[in-house]
Amino acid sequence: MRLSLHTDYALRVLMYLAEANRRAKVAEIAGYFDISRDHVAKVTQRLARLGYIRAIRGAGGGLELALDPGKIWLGPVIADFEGTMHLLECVGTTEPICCIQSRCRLKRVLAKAEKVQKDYLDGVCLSDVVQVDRPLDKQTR
Amino acid sequence: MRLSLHTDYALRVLMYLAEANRRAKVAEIAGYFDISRDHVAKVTQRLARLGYIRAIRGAGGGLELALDPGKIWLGPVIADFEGTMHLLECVGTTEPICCIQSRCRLKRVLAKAEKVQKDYLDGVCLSDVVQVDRPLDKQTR
DNA sequence: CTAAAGATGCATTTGACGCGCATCTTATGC
DNA sequence: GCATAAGATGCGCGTCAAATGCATCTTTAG
Repeated sequence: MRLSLHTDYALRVLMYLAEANRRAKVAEIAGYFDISRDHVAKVTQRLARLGYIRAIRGAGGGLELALDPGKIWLGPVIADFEGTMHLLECVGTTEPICCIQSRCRLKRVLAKAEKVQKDYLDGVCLSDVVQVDRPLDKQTR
Repeated sequence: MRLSLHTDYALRVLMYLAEANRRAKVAEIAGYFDISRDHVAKVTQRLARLGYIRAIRGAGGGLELALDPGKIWLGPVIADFEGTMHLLECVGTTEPICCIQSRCRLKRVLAKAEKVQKDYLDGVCLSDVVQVDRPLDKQTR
């Protein structure tokens, strides 16, 4: 039930860019959170391909949000990075997974459980989780 | 975001016992679902220790529900088997995980996302997912 | 042309999960 | 009370995805 590190990093990158409100380099973000540069680079590639951020190559390049923070909803971002959110394999497929599938009510219940969570996250946007009034400052642990 | 096989098996064992409405052996349940006997055995141990089922040793022994199907709620069962349901490590700890933790609003949002799902599952009981009118019959895939 | 910066692929490591085996313990019934 | 049925428990291995770091390629500003 844990989100992957990629999803974690994706959210952090978006939050960083939203609060910074300027172009930022991969190395800068990785350094800020003290996490692997390579990892962040891969996450940002994906964020760029998904259209959440713009990645500008070359000298003076960097990353910036491609959308307004009020238009980036957490639900889709998490879904993009998590792939399937299905609690069990049988949810979201009509393939026969287990022998009671055709009459199993659990499937419907789990599908609903997924939905209530997703619906909530679909209603939260990036500007809801960043504090625009307070810029990001590095804190010592 | 996938539940572990143990959780899957735990739910299936409970559903089987609820529908069968009689004492059943580990081998019988494993055979029914066509899954590993050893695995089911470990899950049933845990279910027994948690008080959901009774495990009777010796000849003529087997497994039976320790509670009424209307008193077994899916939320706690899943939580018991999943350990933590936290979407990110930072949710549910005050330990400093990431450098923005103390001011991070994401944590609260994720905690809420977990809660809405758990609240839903806490309101579904075993008798909601079994079809008492229709006994379990082995189906060919 | 050079340096800055992101893009991409590869190889390795790690750890959780799935799975089966072997053995122990408990209870029934002849 | 012995044989047998059944669950309990621990050990170890195989597998797979996630995490990680390294090396190299591509793009762009100046």
